[in-house]
Amino acid sequence: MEHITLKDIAKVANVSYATVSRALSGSKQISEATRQRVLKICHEMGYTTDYVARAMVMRSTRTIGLIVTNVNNPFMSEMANYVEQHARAKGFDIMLCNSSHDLEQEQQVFRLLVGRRVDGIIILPAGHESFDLLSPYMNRVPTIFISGNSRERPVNYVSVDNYAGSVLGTEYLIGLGHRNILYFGRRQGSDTHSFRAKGFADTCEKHGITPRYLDNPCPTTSIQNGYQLASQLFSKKNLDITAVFASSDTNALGVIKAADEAGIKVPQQLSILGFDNISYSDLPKIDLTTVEQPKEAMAAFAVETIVQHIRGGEEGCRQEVMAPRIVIRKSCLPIKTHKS
Amino acid sequence: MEHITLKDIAKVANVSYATVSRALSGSKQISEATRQRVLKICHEMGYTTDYVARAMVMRSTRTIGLIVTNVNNPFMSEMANYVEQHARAKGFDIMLCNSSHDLEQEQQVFRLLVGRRVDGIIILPAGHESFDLLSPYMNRVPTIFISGNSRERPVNYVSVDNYAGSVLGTEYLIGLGHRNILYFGRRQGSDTHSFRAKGFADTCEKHGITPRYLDNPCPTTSIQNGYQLASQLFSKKNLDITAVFASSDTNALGVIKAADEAGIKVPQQLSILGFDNISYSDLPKIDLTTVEQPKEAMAAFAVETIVQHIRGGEEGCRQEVMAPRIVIRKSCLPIKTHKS
DNA sequence: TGCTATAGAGCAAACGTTTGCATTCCGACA
DNA sequence: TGTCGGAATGCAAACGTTTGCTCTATAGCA
Repeated sequence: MEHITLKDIAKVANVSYATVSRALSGSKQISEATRQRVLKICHEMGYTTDYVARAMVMRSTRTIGLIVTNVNNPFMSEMANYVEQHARAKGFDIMLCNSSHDLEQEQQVFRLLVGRRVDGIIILPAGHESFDLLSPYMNRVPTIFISGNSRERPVNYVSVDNYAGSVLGTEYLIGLGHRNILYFGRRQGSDTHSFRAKGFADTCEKHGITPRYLDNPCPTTSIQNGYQLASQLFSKKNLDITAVFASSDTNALGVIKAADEAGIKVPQQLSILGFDNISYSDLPKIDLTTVEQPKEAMAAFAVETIVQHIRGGEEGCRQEVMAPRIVIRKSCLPIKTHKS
Repeated sequence: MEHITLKDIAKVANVSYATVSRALSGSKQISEATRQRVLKICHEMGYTTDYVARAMVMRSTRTIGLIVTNVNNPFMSEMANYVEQHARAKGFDIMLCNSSHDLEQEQQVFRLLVGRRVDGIIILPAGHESFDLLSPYMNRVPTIFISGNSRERPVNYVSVDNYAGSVLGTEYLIGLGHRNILYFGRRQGSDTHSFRAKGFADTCEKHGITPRYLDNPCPTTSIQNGYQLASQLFSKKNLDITAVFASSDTNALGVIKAADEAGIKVPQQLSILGFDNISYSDLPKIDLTTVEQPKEAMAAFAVETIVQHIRGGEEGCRQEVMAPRIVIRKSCLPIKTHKS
């Protein structure tokens, strides 16, 4: 368990440890003969650079902190995966933290990452209060919010265009002939969801349709709460809606489950449209039509932004709102083919 | 972006920086009055401990490296989640790396983690060669393999009992009346899968049934390759099997997809049993009956093992093989209710 | 031969902590 | 009053690097 250090190598090679360091770093001020000799010894003795010590003097850890609400959530794990790949490609490691949807814990891990001297932090915030709670620490380290609600705030930011996505989805449903559409899982207090709800409302009104909503009282969105909400909904008699636009894919999955149990056939009797395009949605028998977030592009942008800041340029904030697209699978049908 | 150090605090408080350090660390050898005064100043100036510097002198980073093949894989992300939770509860952070199923990259990130002086490494190996390739570095840092194929090797190890799991699953299917069972996705070169296949074979023979196999030539298992394999299978005439025991849940999902397309009703015409119990399996309309791996217990054991080693005790290897259980959902039916 | 430029190597500071040891101060006790 | 003990604090080394500066040869040139 003993670590070989530069000094150990230096002793064997009979040079100063500065020379060893230079041999390793590819410095010009060392003869090729010495370099080869030193490198050989390093290899033989199994030397590995101590990045902790290097970080001390270089004042950089080559590490990016990633805070997600919960890796065990398809959207998050996909984002984590993309972030990891892009960061590694640029020579950065990822330190992963869960906030568990808890603002307190989020703050705690943020401070922790600052203390660990990560070079930057990418965060998928736990709530819309995240920015205010975190901002006292944000001047310590380049930070970017993904998919949060921080637009119009002085902070690096990347997100899908939630409003445009909702318009896209609603237009699609209306194009299919639906007029009785329920926006499922509207949430107060989340800008993301406000944008989505507004896109729906505006599009309905544009087509002379009265928008209808089912509110989600929970602060987070999950299959579970989608299921509960939908079960209540389906227990009512004379349900006259022909399509559901769920505010998230997880909610949509909950709706599918409840519909299944209530004997409502999807999509024959009820069309369901989701938002996010999580990997679950592509599963057989699920085949959820949904509005997609460009996850990889968002991850790439986030990493890129952090790297730019580290390089020292980039004084202002980078804010980017990305275009969504709709991915059509099998959970929505034209109204004519519905049978009630 | 300037960091406040102990020295800055010391200057303001008009004490030596050793005193500040002691105030922070809760040392006994400092007066309560001074401690309070120093702590107040630390708070006012927004001091945060530099863990990099501390790691240098303490020779511990309080970080555990976690290597998975790919976070964006339900089994892996669930494991990552549990590992993160348990590690954090014990005061350790997680540094996450993907090996991307690549032995070369796995080796690379392992060395990287060693260089970063993580206190331990938890690895879900990329292949059965992983142990041999990694062992030269493993004396540098406590390491534990999860779910690999390293039993009987001198290494910390935790896994589900794959053989017992297969027996469990096969008995269940036979108990349902099935006699024409196909073991789907057998793979050579993976001990995990050898154990699973053997459990199936032994149980079949015990009941006087001839085991049947469909081999998977791919080194990794996915929905995609399950789908391709199953499509070929279902294109044949007179399919006489009534149940499929898939070697993994992802493969099972591929089978479901192919069955769907071939017009074979699951479970009415064909029962499907999986292995792993990934989160996808619980989805509506999927409802896959499957043999579960005790993921949280495995994660907890792994973290516990690392912590024990760090504490200095624990010289030998800890090896644990955990009991599987079957979770019954809706993808398997008794043979009598099948209609062909 | 003498001078200078330059390549190659070493010295030592710095990064921000923790901690063993030395020092100071003060009160208590003989 | 002198000595001792202990509490509170300071000093400085150590952790393993990187790198600016210094020093020493050696080669090139006149």
